[in-house]
Amino acid sequence: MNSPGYSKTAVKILEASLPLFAARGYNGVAMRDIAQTVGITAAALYNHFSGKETLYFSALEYAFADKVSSLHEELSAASDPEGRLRRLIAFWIEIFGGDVILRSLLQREMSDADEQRLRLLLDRVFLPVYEGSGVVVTELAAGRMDAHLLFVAILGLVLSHFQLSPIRKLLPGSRPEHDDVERVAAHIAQLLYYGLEPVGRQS
Amino acid sequence: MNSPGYSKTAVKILEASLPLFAARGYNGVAMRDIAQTVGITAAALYNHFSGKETLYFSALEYAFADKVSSLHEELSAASDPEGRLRRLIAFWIEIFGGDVILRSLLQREMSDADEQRLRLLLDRVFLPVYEGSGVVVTELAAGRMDAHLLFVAILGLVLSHFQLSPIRKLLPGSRPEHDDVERVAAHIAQLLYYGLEPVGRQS
DNA sequence: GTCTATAGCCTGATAGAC
DNA sequence: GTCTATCAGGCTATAGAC
Repeated sequence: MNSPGYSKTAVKILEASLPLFAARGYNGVAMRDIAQTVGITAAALYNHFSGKETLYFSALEYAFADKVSSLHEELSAASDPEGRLRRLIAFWIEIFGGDVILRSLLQREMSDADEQRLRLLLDRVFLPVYEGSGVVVTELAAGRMDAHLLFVAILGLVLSHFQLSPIRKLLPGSRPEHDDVERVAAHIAQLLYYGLEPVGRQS
Repeated sequence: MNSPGYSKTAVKILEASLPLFAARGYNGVAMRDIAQTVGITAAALYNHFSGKETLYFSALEYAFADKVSSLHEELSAASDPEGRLRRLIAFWIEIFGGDVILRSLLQREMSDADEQRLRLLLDRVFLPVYEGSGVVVTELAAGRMDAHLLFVAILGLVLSHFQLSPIRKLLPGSRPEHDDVERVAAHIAQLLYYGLEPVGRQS
């Protein structure tokens, strides 16, 4: 299922380029930079990829391959709605919470992606997860809320927590445990499930 | 209070550069591009800004100036917690929902900002809003939740809705009214305030 | 304060030896 | 499949005339 015909060197190139693209963006990375990281010259890159754009697209494809296979077991392992919500949150955190590279790539693509690259992300990640979690989200929306918006809100809560972390860490009240993925998951789950309504839950 | 000593041409340069930086990023914009948009040559830019980095920083400073002045009236105009939550959401949407440029700049800065530029955003936007909404958020958190995390979650829900819109529009269930800021505000408010718990609200 | 001209560098990409 | 050498073009920034 994985990227089929890459030689060993090609894989090394892809894996070397990903942290660079994630950190500095497409325009911020030179072919020479990638070559140097691999330990070859820039000219040699063209034996494996026809140009910079192709290399970048292949790297994206490689990075986002096979990220969603575990979703089904993940979601069916819980028996109640709250448990399934927690599983869905845990799933997003597993994909985007820990992996800085994947998250940065996504963030940059949300600004820069053309139609082809958006379609790649859609097919590799978001559509499978959307379909895999459709029942759960619909159940949670329970007719009183737009399921599509809810799906995006759950994803957004997870993503934004990590993407805003440079600012978050400078705000008053920032604490080390705010980087702990388990606690973040619990916080998001509680917020989404119980909401802020004070009725019956006043301290 | 606004950027003090800019000449008319300097302001024209800043305003011309902002849409370009927002759309293509720092590395994606050439001094020639900015100059052309203004209607002068690239060399003339250096009479107003000492270099590209200075111009970019000044443009950021200019874009994010005086964005938070209306917060206090905004929040004190509501008398109940839910109303104040709605006001806070409306405030974020007012800043980041409508203004594509401001939102893109912030999104790019979250990936690329150095310490100085982060500090700029912090001082100009996030710290004032944090302090201005501190009481409201603390009241909403009501002891059962981390107020700092809640503040970030509210901001994140608004931001991510718009930032994910390229993907969102390609997902099933996308509808035109999902771009309507009023409806988005209502959705986020309902989600945050009432949560997803089915008790007593089953259809 | 703007222009033309250009320096100096970095860029993606190619040619051809090995 | 990798190297060296190189090209053509784009970049920021400067010099100097007006």
